[in-house]
Amino acid sequence: MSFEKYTLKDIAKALNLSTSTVSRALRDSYEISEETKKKVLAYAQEINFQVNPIARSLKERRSNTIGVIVSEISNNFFSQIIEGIESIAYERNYQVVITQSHEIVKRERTLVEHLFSRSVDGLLMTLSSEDHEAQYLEQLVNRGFPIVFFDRVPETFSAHKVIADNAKGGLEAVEYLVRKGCRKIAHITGNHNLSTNRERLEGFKKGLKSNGFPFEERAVKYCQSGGSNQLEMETAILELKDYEYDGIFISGDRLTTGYLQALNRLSPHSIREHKIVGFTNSKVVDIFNPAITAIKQPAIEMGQRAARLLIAQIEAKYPIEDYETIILPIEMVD
Amino acid sequence: MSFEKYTLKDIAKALNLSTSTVSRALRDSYEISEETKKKVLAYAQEINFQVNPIARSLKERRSNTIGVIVSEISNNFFSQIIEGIESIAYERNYQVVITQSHEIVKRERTLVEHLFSRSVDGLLMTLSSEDHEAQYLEQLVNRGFPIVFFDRVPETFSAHKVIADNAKGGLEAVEYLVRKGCRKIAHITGNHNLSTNRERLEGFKKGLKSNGFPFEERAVKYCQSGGSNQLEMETAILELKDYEYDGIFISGDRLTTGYLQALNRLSPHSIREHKIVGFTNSKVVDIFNPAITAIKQPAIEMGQRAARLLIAQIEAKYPIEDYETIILPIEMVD
DNA sequence: ATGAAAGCGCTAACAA
DNA sequence: TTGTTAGCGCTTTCAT
Repeated sequence: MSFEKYTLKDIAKALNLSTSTVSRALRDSYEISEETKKKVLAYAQEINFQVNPIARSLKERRSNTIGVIVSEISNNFFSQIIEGIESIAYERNYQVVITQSHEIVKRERTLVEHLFSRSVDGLLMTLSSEDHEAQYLEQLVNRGFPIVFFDRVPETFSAHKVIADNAKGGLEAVEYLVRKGCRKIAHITGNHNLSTNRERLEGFKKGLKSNGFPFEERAVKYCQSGGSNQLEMETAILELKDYEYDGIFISGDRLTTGYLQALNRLSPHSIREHKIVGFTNSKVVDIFNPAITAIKQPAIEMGQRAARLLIAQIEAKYPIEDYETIILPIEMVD
Repeated sequence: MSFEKYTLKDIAKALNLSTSTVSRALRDSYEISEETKKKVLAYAQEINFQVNPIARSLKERRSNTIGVIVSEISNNFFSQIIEGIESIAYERNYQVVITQSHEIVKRERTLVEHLFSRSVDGLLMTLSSEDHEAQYLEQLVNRGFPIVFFDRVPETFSAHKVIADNAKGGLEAVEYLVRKGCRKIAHITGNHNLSTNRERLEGFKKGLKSNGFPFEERAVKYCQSGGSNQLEMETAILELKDYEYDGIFISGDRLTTGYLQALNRLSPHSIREHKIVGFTNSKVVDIFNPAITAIKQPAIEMGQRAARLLIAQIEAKYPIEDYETIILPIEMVD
């Protein structure tokens, strides 16, 4: 293998052709003789020629790169999404540029501007949990810049969106708990700026209703920090204790593990025995203590679908007229 | 915020200057008057001008992009490393392009060639576990292309390397187990093409020796698939059973969780009670069942150090004469 | 079917 | 201090 960086000019010189002819041969243009094409291709192969993607990008005004914004890369769920994105990008010959917003709106915006100006061809993103009006995103979308939102999506404007069936997750959680004999079901949720948490709460309420249970506000605890704040979680649990719940539904990945951690820190037996159902994409729920029932989102598929949707838009000949919202089924793992 | 893409030419025209003057003003060149500079900067600000990084890259022959190759993005440890890399890249104004080798040498090589030809300015990578001679990598390194290896590093040639103190991890695992009263200590390890696994085994042996225990080959099980293969792990455990170990040291992240999963699947009480120490970067070891002692690698720091080293080399005026190997301390979490 | 030449947006050597 | 110009490597229009 050679690591020389050859240019079209090098090939042209070697074969006594013009760069345009070489370019045409390499791009399999119709206006080229079989013979010349073969000669060029053979030589290119021989020296392991690779076009300079930067020069091509400058010329073509596209970079074959897609930008990704998540809140934290090292979050289970997001890293699985990225895995899905990367798999599609790889086969479609796109590069993936990863960034993290750390749940900070301002940084998110900087990243969007940066990636946009960096000439990514499109953006895959999930919103940060900080409160924000996403008008600048709406503008971008409306101007035809390809963006696909996943997981936490904007609700005030239309755009391509890929989400899990969050409401159904909440609903099924309750049904499951009821089936297991629970009669007082609590709920821990995160920041309600996020579509996901709101939808899951809706499902939760619906589940209670359809099973003839009343919805009680005191059965719900809101952990704004999403489970990463120990104190917040412990407080929530202690406050919830009086409710004497025998089942609980937890709305997010970090919330679920944070709940279990807090439970282990507090004397476990001071709390009434109860069943736990929680959203989590951990690959090791089966070794969690206490045991829980997991609601899994098809994270890899979510990344793949989002990536496909994005690439389709990037490569589309005509502007999008209808935005798509893909809702993927969740899965309960016992 | 405006999303128009302005060019230097636009600014030049608006201010009645030449593009070079504008360029110089924007780059804070010394050969420019304060006045003009201010004028240009003010206008650029006003229209939210961003240079076209692709054009700049073409001109400067560098892309401000670094490529990253890991085996799986969604692996705890690697996603934490990526988090570290991203944090440094962000502050140093580099883009990060993420790819995964899926432990396949051939794909790894394709990725290297691809990223190299894609004009990344440097590469951060960990070797895939498949057996391979990394000659092509050696060539690249020797030709001065900036590559920093982390975690699983090549041993046949010198290059920048950032690793954890794997041997010490093995050593401390044994010391810990002995301190806890264990007298028969087993070991589960992964693919021995990987430097990490070999080093940890060495530490294990050293620990036994310094405590006056003999090293017995039958106390060690080799799981080639690194813990992702259930059957392999279960077989290992069953074979190990006769050894009647009262302590075990496990060499990797997936191996550790895989071990716990297998333990839970097999009837847990059919196996003699024992203490477990394992390498893992899971953030939720404290809810694992059975309880274990974790050996953590400073993954985020590893990513940061590797990224810094790489960027230093990329931006260095002179070729590297001495390659650095950074060994980071591990941490035991009880 | 092939070549010459312009131009994508930027930087920098050279001229003024 | 500022402007003119060439050129990074590629694609493509226009000539031949």
